[in-house]
Amino acid sequence: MSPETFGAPLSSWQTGDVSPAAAKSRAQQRVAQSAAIKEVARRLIADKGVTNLSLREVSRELGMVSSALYRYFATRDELLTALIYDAYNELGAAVERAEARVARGDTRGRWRAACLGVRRWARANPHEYSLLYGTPVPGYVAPSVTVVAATRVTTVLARILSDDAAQRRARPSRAPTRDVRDFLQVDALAPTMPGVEPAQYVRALIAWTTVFGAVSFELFGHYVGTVTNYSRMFDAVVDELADLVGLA
Amino acid sequence: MSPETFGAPLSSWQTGDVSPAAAKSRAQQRVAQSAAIKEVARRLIADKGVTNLSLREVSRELGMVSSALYRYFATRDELLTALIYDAYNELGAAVERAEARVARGDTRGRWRAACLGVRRWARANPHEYSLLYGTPVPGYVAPSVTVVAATRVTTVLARILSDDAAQRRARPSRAPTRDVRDFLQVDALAPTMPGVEPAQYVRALIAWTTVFGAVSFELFGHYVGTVTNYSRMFDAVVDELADLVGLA
DNA sequence: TGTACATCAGTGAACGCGCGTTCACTGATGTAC
DNA sequence: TGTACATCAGTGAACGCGCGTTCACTGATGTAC
Repeated sequence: MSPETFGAPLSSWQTGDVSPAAAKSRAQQRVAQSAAIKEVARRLIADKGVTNLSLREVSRELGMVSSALYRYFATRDELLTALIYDAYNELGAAVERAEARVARGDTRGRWRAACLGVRRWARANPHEYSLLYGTPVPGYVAPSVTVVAATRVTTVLARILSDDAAQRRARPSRAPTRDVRDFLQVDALAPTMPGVEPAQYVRALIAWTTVFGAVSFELFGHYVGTVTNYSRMFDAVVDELADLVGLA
Repeated sequence: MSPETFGAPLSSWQTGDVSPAAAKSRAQQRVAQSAAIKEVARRLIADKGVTNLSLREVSRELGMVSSALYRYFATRDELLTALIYDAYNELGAAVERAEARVARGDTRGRWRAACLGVRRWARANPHEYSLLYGTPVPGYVAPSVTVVAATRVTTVLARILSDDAAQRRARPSRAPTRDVRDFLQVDALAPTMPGVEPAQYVRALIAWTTVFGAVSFELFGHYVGTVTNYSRMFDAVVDELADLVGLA
């Protein structure tokens, strides 16, 4: 690799790129290196969990000195934040893609696709899923930027309920009337699912919670001895939840 | 307790009693010291999470040398196992106690009490809850003894459903007929909730999953921006779940 | 276009730290006769 | 009841390790004139 034949302590191989002699600008290099760091860190997390992620190991893998990482991330927590942010967005994008494949009118199909999307991504990236939905790293406080990224999935789910309500293909069984204003942030929720009655919010919340709860239980081993076929079980749960929230 | 006045350099203090200048037998000392180690470890976990639990710190707190711990726990994982085992049993006992306070005929009340018991214990012991229901420690494999302890809570929940079915005070809305034998360990589940039709198992599973899912979401911060009053929200969820599984 | 200067990615050494686990030992407690 | 011996909780030193972060530096890349 990089035969550096003569004379030229040049830059074509510094780019890590295969394109011929493509020298990159500093700005580009910076972005590329930053991405490379995150990629390695992600792989290490996938291997051994967040707890065991160390900056020194990342730098070793990249063939650079550990202090060099500090040009990109001021601290371990900052790198962690970037990874969490990326992971939320990856999960969100995966779910959006899965849901988008289903015809708009088929709200139950969209619901299924979205939920299965969550589970599929989680199983493909268990440690990253844990990073998002497992025990929070002690002492780590999620900056608000990650909180926003975290809403992508819920936005998809909320829109499905909303579209279904608009189509009125079926109506949910009467939800008990409860003043959800007492305990839910109705002003924040209402715009994300127009047309859904607040009385239905509790069921929506249960559905959302169960989807992630079931994935977590599966991944963390709490269904051992209870469930024999996780895929079929998840399908059944998702279907039952669709009934609960009254999807067509 | 057991005053055995004189002559006996023996068993008066064997009772585990706080009697003055009670020299303890080796066996007792061993049990006491073992308990002291676990207690300190538990406190340290409560302070800073499992990840940061170190044998050296435990020994420091106890005023002994770190190698002394190895007389009691052969390895860090062994101590962890003991803590997990104890935590499952504490949670189980707490839930059993809460549920036992309600009149047997009031199955919905018992359901509420049990679920609230889970949440109360989790909020009082968040790091221990995480130890049980958060991200598994990477590389750590739970021995079967902890698996058994883990079933105490589910046993309580299952019995409530079973008792309710026996009383037939209400019957659940028709569950979709599904062959749950395809994906659930029916042979293991049936004995824990006699009288409940297998078709209802999926709903029972959802209820169980949601209880822990909601507690985890609350503790891990996923309801931030959605829920304003967690207690009331949990009450509503528990009630809705009671409806789902068809409790009176 | 060429030169002088500023920027900044990456280096290498160091600081100060804590960790789990092993091992040969001491001395008090328990047991067999 | 007294003595000899075995058990075993706790000691202290050591092994070998990895970690996050700082700091003064070098040398290539980019910029202003």
